Amino acid sequence: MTTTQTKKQQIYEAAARLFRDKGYSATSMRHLAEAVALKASSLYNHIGSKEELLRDICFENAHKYLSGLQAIAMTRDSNLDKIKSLIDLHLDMATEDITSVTAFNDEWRHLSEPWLSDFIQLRKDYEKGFLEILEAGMNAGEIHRADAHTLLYTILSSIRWLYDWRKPEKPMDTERIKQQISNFLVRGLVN
Amino acid sequence: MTTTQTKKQQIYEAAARLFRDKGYSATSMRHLAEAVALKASSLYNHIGSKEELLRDICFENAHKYLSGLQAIAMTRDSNLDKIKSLIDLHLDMATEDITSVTAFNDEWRHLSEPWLSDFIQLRKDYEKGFLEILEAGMNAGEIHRADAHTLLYTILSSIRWLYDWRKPEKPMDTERIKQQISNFLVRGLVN
DNA sequence: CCTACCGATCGGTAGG
DNA sequence: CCTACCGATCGGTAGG
Repeated sequence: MTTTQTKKQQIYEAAARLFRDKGYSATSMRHLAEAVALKASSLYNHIGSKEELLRDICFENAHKYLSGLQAIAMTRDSNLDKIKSLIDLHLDMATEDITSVTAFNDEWRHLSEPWLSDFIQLRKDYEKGFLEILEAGMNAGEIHRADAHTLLYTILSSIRWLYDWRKPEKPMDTERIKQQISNFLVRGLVN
Repeated sequence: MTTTQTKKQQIYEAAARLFRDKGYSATSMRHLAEAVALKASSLYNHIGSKEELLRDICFENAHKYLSGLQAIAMTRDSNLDKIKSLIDLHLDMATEDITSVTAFNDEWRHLSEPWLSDFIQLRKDYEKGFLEILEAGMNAGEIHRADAHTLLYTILSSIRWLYDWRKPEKPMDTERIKQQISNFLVRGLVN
């Protein structure tokens, strides 16, 4: 039982890494099996299908981002502080969860219906919440007035390189780099 | 003769679009053939292989970025103005060339050796030139002091969303959005 | 530019 | 968890 659990987790982690490094389509079940010291057919004792792996990874990350957003939105912080918290959320996700950036930004495209539509809806919900905070910040004069969509996508994209840069052997630098990215973006936003 | 030229161009443009939308691995030669109203085998009268398509697209873009960088580096502009020009280069490439962003950032991973190493070298050359300008700008007090690699990757990534956002039916907005992205990034950089 | 076809590999199943 | 195997699809070639 614990062995099964562990093996399933191993498969998910190996899949996450392969999807990130090679992309979903270029990752084969035989390659994934090799990564966890199994034959391809044995994977199906632990998982349902290749797409189920992608699906679980995409929706887990989507819900993490959404619950993070909701927690930030309901605080009594200033809009600028909320935006700082959202930037930190993305920086933390990018450095802590190996899959969050590519799953949320790219690989979800390979989902099939009806999950594709479900995921796009979750992503739109997330963007809507983020946009509302950006617009409230502009109306309050806390941040520079600009097209909120442009700011949103620029912020989200700007963090996308972190996932494949991060050197595991230099964990000490991670906090400094996150701080510098945050400073850069916040300086660009404030009025 | 002109027909052959045109068909080859059609194939490259369709391939570029498919690689961008679905990724290199998920794009099949049969699907590409369908996009240009041909059978898969007929593609090979115009092109050498699937990887040749990717290779040409990747290296053409790499050389465009490098020659753009070299032209900017040899001007007598301030370092900040050079950085602004580099940002404009990326914004122009993202909105004018359908493939530049994904090829330069993602799909090159699917190249095989020796071209993979060649491409990585070109990319490193580009990064080196960009980094030198960023560091000169810091030393001259023109831009805020920070880790130059962090600034570089954040700038490059921040433009990555433009390629799949751009609505062809709203070309008028493109210039305004490019301007706003540039302003956002420059405000984050200046001292 | 097509039909016909190649060997390789794909995701996944049967059966033990 | 494995061996053996399935039909489908892959990139690409032969031959006309």
